Amino acid sequence: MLVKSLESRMIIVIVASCEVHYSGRTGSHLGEGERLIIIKEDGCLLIHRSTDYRPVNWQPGGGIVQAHLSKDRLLVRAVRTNPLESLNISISKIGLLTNFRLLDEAEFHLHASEEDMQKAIVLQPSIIEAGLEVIEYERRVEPGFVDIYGVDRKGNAVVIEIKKDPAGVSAVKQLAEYLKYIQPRPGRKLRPMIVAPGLAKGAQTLLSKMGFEYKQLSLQKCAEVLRRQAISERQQVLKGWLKE
Amino acid sequence: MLVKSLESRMIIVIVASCEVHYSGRTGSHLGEGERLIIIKEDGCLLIHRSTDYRPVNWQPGGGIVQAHLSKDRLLVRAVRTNPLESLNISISKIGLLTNFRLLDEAEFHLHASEEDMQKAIVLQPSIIEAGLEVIEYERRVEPGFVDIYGVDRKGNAVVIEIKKDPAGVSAVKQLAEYLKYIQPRPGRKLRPMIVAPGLAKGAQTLLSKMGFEYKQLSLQKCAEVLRRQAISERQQVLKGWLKE
DNA sequence: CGCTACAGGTCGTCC
DNA sequence: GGACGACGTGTAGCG
Repeated sequence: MLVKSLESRMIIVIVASCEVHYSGRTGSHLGEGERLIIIKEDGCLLIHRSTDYRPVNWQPGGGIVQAHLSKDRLLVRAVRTNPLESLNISISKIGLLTNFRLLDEAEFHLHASEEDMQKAIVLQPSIIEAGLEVIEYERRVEPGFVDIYGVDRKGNAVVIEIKKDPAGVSAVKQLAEYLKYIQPRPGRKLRPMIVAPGLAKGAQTLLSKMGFEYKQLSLQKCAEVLRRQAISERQQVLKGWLKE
Repeated sequence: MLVKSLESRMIIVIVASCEVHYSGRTGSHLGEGERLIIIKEDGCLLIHRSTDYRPVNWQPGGGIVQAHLSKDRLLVRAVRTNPLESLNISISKIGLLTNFRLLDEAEFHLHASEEDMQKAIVLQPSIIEAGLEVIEYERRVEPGFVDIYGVDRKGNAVVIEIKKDPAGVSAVKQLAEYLKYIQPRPGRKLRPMIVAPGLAKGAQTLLSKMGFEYKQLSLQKCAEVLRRQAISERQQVLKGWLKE
């Protein structure tokens, strides 16, 4: 019956006493005990204990999930390649076994990420500084990507590293890394800048030492800019409709 | 009834059509749809959709979970402080609601972590190189911790950075960072060394350029060393018993 | 497929 | 409480 559920790609929820072995990048063992086991439509598998919001063992979707009986135990095996990992559950007693489908067409939207900060700056560079122009973003340099590359009012190059959380020492170092591979045009200054909602402890000191700038920018402010943009876009659409 | 379950700190599993709002460090919205909701004994909360092994929304344990009716909808709210975040679920229709306890006393054991590699080297430094002696581990230096600090046969200082995954450029840089704050005794060499099961692409080049050494060491090998150690420890205990 | 940086990352640990 | 690094981190994006 469980096999059928697996084939039909329904969600399966099991409460059972089981033992769990994981083997792959490392390995783990969990002795006999009662757990909540969930197998979802994409073949992912979760094993939850009575506490902790994260599963004690799991397997991402995309792999193979099989179930078969062996003597008096039900064996469930979930294998994935890349990396090669296998999860083996040996179930001795099932307390609850139910399966179902979920009708769920809704969109999930997460607001205010670092990407949103970047978008906001690209849309309206003046939130950083009057006269700033964005030339490029996600610019590839040797060690990684420069978040924003722009030019200020005086023609100086501005190199921005964005952090959505208070910027720490590592952020400053990251920016310093990038700078090694960027040279301004002759006669122009290079202005390295951290943009973040705040600064962590050591960052201020290092920042000054390196001669970098810091511009405080909150996620809220960015969200506002994006909201305004969304509104004006809608207005554009409306105007388009009216013209027809 | 749900309130009772919450009070009794049982695990609650709900299949229901709901809408979800999260607000805290950032925010999210998920429109109406059917989901699997789990509330565990420690007050953590998970909302799962039909795919993906990770929850679409969640709340770690330790916070407050409340439920109450408002018109024709059941509202569930999970709040935590530090950081202040709240998760609000508005349930319109319940398909399944069940609660239970899990009897689970078993120990969970995860083998072969970076810590295990460190332990193995401390126990048996010869797996790195004959004559190596470990002086210190987790030695504090300015930017962090040196995994292993030792002395080789000739009295040279050996500084080891361990990685359980193939070491990348960042690992080499991390080691380089630490070196700035370590000086060998006069007349002695300093031998920076990466110990890892493999090397990522750019790492080899940088390694050579910096003049660092690399010693290949697999998790398996470390596990063996630790296993042997465990066995010999047990034998010590046995010997102790016999003596009594 | 490997490399890089982000994530509501989370989590332990030490200052 | 802040800072730092490890995690079976996972994941997306690009070369």
